[in-house]
Amino acid sequence: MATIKDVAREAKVSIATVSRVINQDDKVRDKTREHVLSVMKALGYQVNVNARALSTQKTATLGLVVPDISDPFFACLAKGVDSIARQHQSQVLLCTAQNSSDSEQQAIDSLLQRRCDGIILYCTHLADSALIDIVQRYSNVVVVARNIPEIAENCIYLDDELGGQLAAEHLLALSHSRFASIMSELPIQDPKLRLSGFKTALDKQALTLTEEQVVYGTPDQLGGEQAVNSLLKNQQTFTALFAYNDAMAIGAISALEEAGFKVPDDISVIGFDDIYLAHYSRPKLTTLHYPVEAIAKHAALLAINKHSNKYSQLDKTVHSHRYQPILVERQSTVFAPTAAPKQSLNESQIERQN
Amino acid sequence: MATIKDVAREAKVSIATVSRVINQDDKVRDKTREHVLSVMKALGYQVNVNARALSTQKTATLGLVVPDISDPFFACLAKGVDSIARQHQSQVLLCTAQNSSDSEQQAIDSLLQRRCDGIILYCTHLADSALIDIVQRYSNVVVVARNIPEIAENCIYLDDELGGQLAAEHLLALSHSRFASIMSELPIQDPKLRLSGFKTALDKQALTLTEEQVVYGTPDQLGGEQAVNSLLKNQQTFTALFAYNDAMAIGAISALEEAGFKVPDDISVIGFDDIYLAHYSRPKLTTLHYPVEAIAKHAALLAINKHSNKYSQLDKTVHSHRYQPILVERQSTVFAPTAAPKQSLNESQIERQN
DNA sequence: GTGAAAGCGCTAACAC
DNA sequence: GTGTTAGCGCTTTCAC
Repeated sequence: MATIKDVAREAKVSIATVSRVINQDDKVRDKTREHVLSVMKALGYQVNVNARALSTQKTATLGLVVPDISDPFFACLAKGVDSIARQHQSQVLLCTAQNSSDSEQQAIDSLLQRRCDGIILYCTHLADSALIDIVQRYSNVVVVARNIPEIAENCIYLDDELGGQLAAEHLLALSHSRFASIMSELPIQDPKLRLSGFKTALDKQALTLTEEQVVYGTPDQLGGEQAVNSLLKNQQTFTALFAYNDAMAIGAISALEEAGFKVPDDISVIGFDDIYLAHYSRPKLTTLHYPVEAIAKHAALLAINKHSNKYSQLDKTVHSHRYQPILVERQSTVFAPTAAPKQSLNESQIERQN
Repeated sequence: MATIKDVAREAKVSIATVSRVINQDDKVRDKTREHVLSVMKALGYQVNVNARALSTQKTATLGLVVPDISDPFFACLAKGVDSIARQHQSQVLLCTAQNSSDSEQQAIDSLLQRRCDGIILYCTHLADSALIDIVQRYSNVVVVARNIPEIAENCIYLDDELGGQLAAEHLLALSHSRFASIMSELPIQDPKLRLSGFKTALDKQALTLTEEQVVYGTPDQLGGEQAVNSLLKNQQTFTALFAYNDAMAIGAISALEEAGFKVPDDISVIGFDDIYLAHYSRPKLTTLHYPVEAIAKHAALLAINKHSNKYSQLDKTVHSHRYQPILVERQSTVFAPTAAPKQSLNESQIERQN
């Protein structure tokens, strides 16, 4: 591929002049510029941004680590980061990290090695301590979906506990009293927080969720199916199911129907995330909306700002680093089969106005 | 961030030695290596791969252009490319191109400017001529989902016409005789080919699809809903609907049910792509499987090989550049309401054995 | 306006 | 085994 030298030689000017043309420097005579431009076109010249990065120390690249890009939730995250990237004439460097802290660390390293202007991390395995280490060394790294006090400035996350609470309150308002839950087995806080929020709300009504009523699985459709089957095998009876995320919820519904239960008539199911699919699965999924695209954008902006040392405003005033989930009522949750519908309907309507 | 110089100074060796340690060159005394390694660790040194790329002329990067990464079809494509990238110790540079040939050209330029080892393109707007231009200049560019004779070596695509044909044959076997179709409005060949394949098969049975029975829309759920509504508004009556892709099919089903039709009892719907969602939407979607991940992997490999001038084997023998769609029967298509089920059932069973 | 030259961080001859 | 040095393609002073 043609280089700046080739262009300079062909145009009979110095490389400095070519560089000025490339960078729209105005102190180049119009005629010279046009000539250089035409040579560039003829040669199919494309500036080498890696070389440029070397001398400017800016790569116009945003690094992103996610477990799996084909998961709609992460695809949505990527979309948010991408939109900020384009706003800043940058590109997204995508790194998927298998299922281990090693692969996550590797992905992060490779992003650091590319000198991304900013790095956004969604890690499901890496320990807090490792993340603290990284962020303290490289301040342009932003951690999504984890709340680590030591690096609070670089964390953007959802209030998972609140999510669990809202889920429980919704089901309680529908008069449910026998619950079960299927949670992600991943070693991060999300499932624990969602569950603890759920239990807290149950507690207030003197209801409980025993260990046997919670089953863990992979946070995808298959995991949801398997978890439900294990729940059924253990003869758990319940009228309401709280799933870690929509994927598991959808898998769960599939397994429940397979087992002869009607959703939501026999069993109500509530998900988490509100991925696009939640709208188009049947029954439409009641779930907790996770503003993932907004979070992604915020994270990307934060990373860029950290890189150029513009802290202050954006970070602290525009939006807190903690986001809140919102209950989205659709069709997968209804009154508990044994409850008196009429009376409870009013309660539910009151609930909705909150 | 620390550079190779910093490490050399701190370790009291030359940068050449440090470079050797980085690149696992064996002619470094063990003691020296260990010392250098420890200094690197202490400094949190990360090699600058942009600088390396400058001197080696390899970036270990695969560029990918898609319209929208949050679309499951493209997310799947990205996954395929990513898996090949990791196999080659590379990363994926993701570029989303809005909805214009300008933005696509821009995306491609930015990838060229980063000197990606290979570039995979899924363009929905760029003209053939522009792609021919690009590929002829930069041979490591591979075009997915388009069949352009002038650059056949760099194109990997699906046999869309066959897909349309298979769809029609399936519906014909179910005794349908009144059809409609909703297609993508995008200026590429796919919709035209799928439609022409569909019509060809109809022709053989002396059946037709008039212009009024085909409506165009955006290739997503919303487009599917709108297209169906426009079909209904124009008083088209049909018992079978052929959708450009699964997203449109799912939107269509939503709109049909809204309008009081039962799918598949009143109207059968067949999609295209077989995205993950097809399994989990209700009714489960009958569709044509698009081996997008396989195509993505093939394209990525091809791009890498072109870059290192290893043509030959892989490209021509492992797999043809044309892939075939496969009919996946699920629950969104059944016998035409007016047909005699018993008799036709046998025909269908015969059909399935093909 | 334009050019010469130093330097960004690294690799790869080549010398010792 | 280890060090010196010339480049890779670009930007950016500093002269003129």
